[in-house]
Amino acid sequence: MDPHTTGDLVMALARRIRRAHVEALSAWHVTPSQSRALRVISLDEDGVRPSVLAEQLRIAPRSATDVVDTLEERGWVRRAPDPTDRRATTLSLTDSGRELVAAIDDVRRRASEEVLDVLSDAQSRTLHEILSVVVGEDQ
Amino acid sequence: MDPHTTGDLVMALARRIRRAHVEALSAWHVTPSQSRALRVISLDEDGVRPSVLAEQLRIAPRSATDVVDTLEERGWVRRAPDPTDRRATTLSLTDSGRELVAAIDDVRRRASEEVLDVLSDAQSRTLHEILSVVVGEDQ
DNA sequence: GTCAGTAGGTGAGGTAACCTCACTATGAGG
DNA sequence: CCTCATAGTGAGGTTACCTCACCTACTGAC
Repeated sequence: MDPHTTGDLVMALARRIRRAHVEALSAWHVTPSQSRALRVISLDEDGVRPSVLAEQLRIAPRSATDVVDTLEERGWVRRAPDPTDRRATTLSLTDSGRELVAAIDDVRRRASEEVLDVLSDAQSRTLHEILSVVVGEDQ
Repeated sequence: MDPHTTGDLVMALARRIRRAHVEALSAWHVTPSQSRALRVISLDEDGVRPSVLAEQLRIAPRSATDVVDTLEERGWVRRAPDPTDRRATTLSLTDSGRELVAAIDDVRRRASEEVLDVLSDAQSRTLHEILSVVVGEDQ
């Protein structure tokens, strides 16, 4: 009676969450891919190399340049020369970028919660637990 | 200790499954968006209108034309005039398209299972159950 | 030291999968 | 039969990626 595999269900749920996120983020005019990049850059206060950003986002190094270009244009990210390697650049958030990341985080959290709201507390905990097992230790 | 919300975990798992699917499908040279379209078309043996396809895929009607173009080029889908409405077109799978859909279905199922393999049977069942609740009745 | 090879970043140009707008042909209701 | 709506598509644009070629700067072997 249930034609859906567990994989199907995960994907369906993910689509729903993504939709909720996109809708919630539309007010800030941030695309999902930009918000992913901002999140990566926000994780390391000491500055992130574009190449590392590319790796984290699983995109080609060249593509990271473009991502950073638009993030910089919008005033959320700053490029600075790496003092230890004159070829390299370090990326860090501006104040405005930090504010945005905080806001995004909050909004995303709320949007996810809304989608998962139909679950009881016990179900919620169980789901979280099981997902943690599948997703494993790598972030 | 756990910086990830349940929403984060769902998205992470979905990414992993998607990656497994894409990898598994690469042998057939089908993109995910093409396989989604094929699946929709396969659901109705009597033929699907491009406009319905667009709706199901949540893309603009105009974009469905392009999707169908490539599907037809590859020999998986056939356009035929709708006998009941001379403006309209009906889409149906060719034999080759039907084979492909069957193969895709199988491969996707296996790929998902592989990702979810770390779970015990009980956990698997519980996960499926809870996800069914969240995803709800609409397919 | 210097020279070969490698790593960091970017310019140029391409693609896939979307979009909107404008248009034609057909259908349906007053 | 005349107006308005609907089905599909041509033209042209956008976004987020890609590869290839290139320059600059570091690094290790000699």
